Amino acid sequence: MDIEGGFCIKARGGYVGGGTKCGRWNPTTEQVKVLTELFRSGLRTPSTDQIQKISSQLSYYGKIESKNVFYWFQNHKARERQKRRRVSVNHREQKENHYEDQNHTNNNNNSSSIKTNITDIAQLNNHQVPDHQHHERVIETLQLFPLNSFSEMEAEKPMRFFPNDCRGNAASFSNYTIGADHMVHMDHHQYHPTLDLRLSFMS
Amino acid sequence: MDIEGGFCIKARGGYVGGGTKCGRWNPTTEQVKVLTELFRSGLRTPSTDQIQKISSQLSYYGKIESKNVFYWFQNHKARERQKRRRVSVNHREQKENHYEDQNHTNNNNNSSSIKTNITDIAQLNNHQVPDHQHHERVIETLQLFPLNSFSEMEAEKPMRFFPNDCRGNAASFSNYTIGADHMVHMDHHQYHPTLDLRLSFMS
DNA sequence: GCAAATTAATGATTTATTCAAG
DNA sequence: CTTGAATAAATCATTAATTTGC
Repeated sequence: MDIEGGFCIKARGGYVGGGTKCGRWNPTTEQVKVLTELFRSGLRTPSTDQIQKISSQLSYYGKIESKNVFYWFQNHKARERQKRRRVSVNHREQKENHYEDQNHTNNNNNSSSIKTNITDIAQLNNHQVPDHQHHERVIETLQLFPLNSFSEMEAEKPMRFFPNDCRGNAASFSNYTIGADHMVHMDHHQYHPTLDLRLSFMS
Repeated sequence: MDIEGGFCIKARGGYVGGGTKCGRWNPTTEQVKVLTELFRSGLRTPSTDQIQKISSQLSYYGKIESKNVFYWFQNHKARERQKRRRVSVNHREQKENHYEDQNHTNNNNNSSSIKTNITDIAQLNNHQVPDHQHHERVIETLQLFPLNSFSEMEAEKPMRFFPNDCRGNAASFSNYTIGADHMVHMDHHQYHPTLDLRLSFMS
């Protein structure tokens, strides 16, 4: 008996009950892994489009929705920042003006620093094109699944947690390049994606 | 069928244009009026359903989208609070649990059933800790039009948005007559510029 | 070994701050 | 200067880890 009607058997991600009980999303280890990898490769605030693609891809590993991806990045970004800030404080009591809080100032001089400050969420609907709102924001092209991110990643499967999740694993990420296509240079006028996620949660 | 992308005649901002160019929403005075009235009546955080209705109604006066309504309430709520906070601090250092506003004049005769268990957070610009865990969150039907509009204190319970669970009653909008200006009913069947409320990438 | 009780993580919401169009 | 929009910070709440008493 795998699925208890009333419980959510989870093994650090994976199956959530029998379908009726839907608590909150519980990512599978693979999902977390991929997300983390994306994060590490520089992705911070994925665009709507990116989110959808990621979500779509990750659904292979288990139940997931776009909003989960969105939230994951929000939280992860925030918590990484916070963690670092805390460490910083502990170590040397930076009491002076925290020079690091403003995000776009220095951030990481990471190699693949992605600045995509794209306003995430949705995008304007229908007909009327939002025109060239052209925000100043630097928007860099981002490859969602950089080749080097997954290549080997797929190889190692922790397996620590039993594969309760449906579809097991396997699945090579190798050929799913989410944004690898052209990632659409949004550099020019980007359409002001709009609408906040928060609105769409329901329904 | 003349959809009429939006006659955005604005008293305040002026004429926005014939429907193609739309930077940001520029509410008509009527729209603002209605929104303000709703706010004064106690509405703070309209549900999705409410938002849609409001949007739909207001579309009579001009181009508007659901998200505009959402944002309007977000901003208005925040700014009213902030405004008051500032005044409060400047004037008399209200240290009390001021659940009633000094700003507003006629709102004090609270007698209605709205239970505002919210301990008007804020007041300290500093991030105070809510302290109590207050899991209370009385789930009570949101009253759209409380008889006694308590001023600013945010009678809204942080109502959560359960995916499926509608908090039921979506109050009637039908009877909100603002001043002499009767609200045209939705019957008008405006084109309603979509509600992309439901979004884009949220499944 | 096992659950209830407790704690740690982290998913999901709300609030505050910032940005920039008009 | 006003304010719609977007983002970050803070908070809430649920689930998993972990501990504890049997």
